[in-house]
Amino acid sequence: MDIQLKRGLLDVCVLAAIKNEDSYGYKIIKDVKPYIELSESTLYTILKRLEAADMLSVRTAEHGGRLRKYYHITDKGLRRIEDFKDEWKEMLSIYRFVSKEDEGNGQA
Amino acid sequence: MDIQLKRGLLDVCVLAAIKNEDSYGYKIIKDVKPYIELSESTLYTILKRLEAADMLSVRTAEHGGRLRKYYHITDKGLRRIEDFKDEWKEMLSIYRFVSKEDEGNGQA
DNA sequence: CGTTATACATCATATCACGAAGTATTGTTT
DNA sequence: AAACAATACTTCGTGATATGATGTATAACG
Repeated sequence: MDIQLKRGLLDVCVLAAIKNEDSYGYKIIKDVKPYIELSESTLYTILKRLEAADMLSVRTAEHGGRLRKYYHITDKGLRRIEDFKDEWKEMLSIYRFVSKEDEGNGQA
Repeated sequence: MDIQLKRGLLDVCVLAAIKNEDSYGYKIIKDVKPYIELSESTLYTILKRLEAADMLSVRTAEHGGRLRKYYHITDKGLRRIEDFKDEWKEMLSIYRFVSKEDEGNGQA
């Protein structure tokens, strides 16, 4: 997928991946990859950004002797998802505009 | 609309605006604005980029004593629109992933 | 003549995805 | 145990790009 197109989608994808239950970096990547490709460096950048924006909170927990950072979605994060649904409507109208065929001179 | 989301849409919107007939800067802005907000500086940046990418060609013509630059879509530009339609399918699946409700514990 | 609309151009700034490279621990295979 | 893969997170530099601010120039309008 076009990288510019991804820019608006990655954040909400990550939020969606932790919406139903807290998750951590490695798992988020696996859950999101079927829908959109993202690398580790990208993911962790996004997580930091979303944390700074108060859209998720972090908790460190031990698991199998190793530390994991579990991410939990906040109210603001949930609202971001709802906003995206609204934006989707705008995108739909854009899609129609872009994919509309020329119906210029009707009868050939 | 979220600025990151716009990034992937603006190029194709501009291409769509000249798809059916050649157009020029000021008119493109007016045609696209009902669907997505864009300023002059943004538009002319995009036009330059699309020209460099061979997605449109430019012709300067006089109109009412002033010069206008008319933009014409190329085959490559048309292909970009078709590619966008394919990407739309991916975006649809992403939308479903993001807006999917938790159906975790079925019967409450 | 002053103001507005038309028309195009340039620059600096901030945001962001991503590859590359690194650190560290836990299996797993040889 | 040595080697390697998988898990898990981090940092850095780079390139792409939307946008406001600013500038130039002409036509139309009052």
